[in-house]
Amino acid sequence: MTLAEVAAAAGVGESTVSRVLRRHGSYSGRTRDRVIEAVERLGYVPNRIAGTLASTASRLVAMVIPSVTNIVFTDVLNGIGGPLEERGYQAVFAVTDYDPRREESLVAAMLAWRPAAVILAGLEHTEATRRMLGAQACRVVELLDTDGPAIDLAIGISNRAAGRAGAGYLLGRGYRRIGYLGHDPFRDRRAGKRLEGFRAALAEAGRPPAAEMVLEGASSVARGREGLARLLAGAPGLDAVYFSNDDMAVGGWFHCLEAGIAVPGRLALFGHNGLDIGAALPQPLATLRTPRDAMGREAARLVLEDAPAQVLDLGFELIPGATA
Amino acid sequence: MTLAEVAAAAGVGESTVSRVLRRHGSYSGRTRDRVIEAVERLGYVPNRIAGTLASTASRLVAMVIPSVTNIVFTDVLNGIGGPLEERGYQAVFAVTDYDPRREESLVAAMLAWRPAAVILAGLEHTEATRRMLGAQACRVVELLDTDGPAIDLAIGISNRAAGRAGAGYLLGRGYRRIGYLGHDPFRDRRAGKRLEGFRAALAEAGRPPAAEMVLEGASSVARGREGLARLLAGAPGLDAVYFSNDDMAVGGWFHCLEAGIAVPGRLALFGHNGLDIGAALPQPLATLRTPRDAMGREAARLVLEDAPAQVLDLGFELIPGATA
DNA sequence: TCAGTGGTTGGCAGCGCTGCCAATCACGAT
DNA sequence: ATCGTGATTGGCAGCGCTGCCAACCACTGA
Repeated sequence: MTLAEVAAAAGVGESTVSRVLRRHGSYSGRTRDRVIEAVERLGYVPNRIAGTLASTASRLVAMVIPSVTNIVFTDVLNGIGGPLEERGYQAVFAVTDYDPRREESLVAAMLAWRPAAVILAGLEHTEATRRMLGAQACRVVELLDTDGPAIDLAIGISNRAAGRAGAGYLLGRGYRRIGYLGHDPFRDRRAGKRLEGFRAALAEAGRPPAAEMVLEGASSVARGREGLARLLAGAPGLDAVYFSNDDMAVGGWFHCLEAGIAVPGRLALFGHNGLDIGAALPQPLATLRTPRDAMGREAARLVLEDAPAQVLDLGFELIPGATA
Repeated sequence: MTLAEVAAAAGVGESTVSRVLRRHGSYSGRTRDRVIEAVERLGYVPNRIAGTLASTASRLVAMVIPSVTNIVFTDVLNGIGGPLEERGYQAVFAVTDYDPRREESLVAAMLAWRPAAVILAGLEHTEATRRMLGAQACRVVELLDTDGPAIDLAIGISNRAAGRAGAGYLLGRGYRRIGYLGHDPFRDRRAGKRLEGFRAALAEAGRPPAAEMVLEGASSVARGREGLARLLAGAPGLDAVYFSNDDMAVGGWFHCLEAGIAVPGRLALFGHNGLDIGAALPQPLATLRTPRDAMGREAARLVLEDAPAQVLDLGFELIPGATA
């Protein structure tokens, strides 16, 4: 079923059908009705592959994200999706699993679809990835981080500032033996930058981290729970722990509950992200809310508006909660 | 930058470049090296829009799912993604927000890309959606539910059987005043079917639900927590609650913790899905694990193998846990 | 009557690639 | 030297649509 067949059935030319279907150019009401009637009668579905090729203007947006099961990325996807769909754009995505080399090959695969924009997480990419992206006539959005040079558009927060803010809050509340528990800071560079900010703030206050533990693999509630048990076994005197994110922190809270550790009396807990689960805990988690949905929406907006290259820091909000 | 330019630069014909890049047909090693060299020197990225149009065989798979922030769907996405990418397929997705009419228009938009397969959640769709899908030469996969007639391929579990299994387990453990707490069973038809199975099993045992509460909107930990408080206020004598899923059940567990309700001594809790968070609770949640990752992988496999139309029930596993 | 005007309409050349087919080549066999 | 064979290669017609341009159609005003 092609445009030409619809045109023949409606007794009009191909370009007329094309104009009617795209509501573009001029045509009479009578013509429009005949075309619509033929389209519905034949069950015609336009071929956007052909349309995109002919117009050489793609309405595809490629998203290359580290994980789909991490709510942080899906919140962003969610924010991007709406505005994009409204304007007739289609999202294509691929998952890197936090591997820069996989990201590189996925970006190459994505560019083959000639997307209007490519959306990535973070500012760290392989040299080849940056080169490919730079050579294409498409917008590039780097999300979730503003600590470093961007390729084109960057929208996020300063993770170093977030780490500093967490440390500052704990210091301000009087905690003095502060530990860190996190997941892999090399694969998740944003978590790594928070750790850097956290360390720097504590060092400047003359109270460097009393203990640090970094676990391999992705963050999870289970890892946070087991990790805190091990961290405390090695450093029983801690009075506060800064976690790499809320998942880990919720796991930590579970450990305290199980081990009978009073929170925040004997141990304060601080997370990052401001997830719903943290707020739903019987003791709301002290954390830092990141505007993930807004990042997605802003990304979509800047791309659709064809805004000039820029770095947009959306900031974060400290949520005191009840655990610190 | 086009194929023709690369061909000119390498001093060979267009079809030769095409063959080399697709590793298809025959060409000499010397020719291959020259082509590869030219491709790399020029930074050529093939245009898959044109390739797909020319070959009339798309390697796009469309996924139309209710939500990206619900881990149930992203687990499935995750399972699908790997095998698909390996075979050079690309995933395109859109989010319905549990709205069948939105699903309809998104399916129409997706079909315009002439996907090799369309993947949907559940078996309930509008008449127009079914008609469109039936009229296209693409595979259709309906995921997460096997209770009803499928369009083409269906992969999932019987949600009615799951509801029955949950009820059966609670009855078997001696609970007699069993309540239900769930999210919207009409928008989430799978939750609705579990509720049906749950009710049926209890009714057959002569112990119909002692209380039922259905909350509007999506499931969440916070809703489970508040909902259980309200459910118990209206029916204080319950000795067990079956939740529409683990998120709700974890929220319920939080309420019990806060209200000092002994679990499972005074109140047993049972969820659905087998999420990590339930297993990481200090008391592992009694639940029913659904093979979401496997559903995704099987969906990809059947589509890639071009398997005949079928309904594949992957079954579930009852996790006794410690809350029931 | 005739040119001028603005709204409609159809024809057709691409968009960049693939698939088919015919041409060419290398090389051992005759 | 000639032929047959299979591997290698290039040319070119589409894939289904869009964008451009020219043609056409009332009408109007001079």
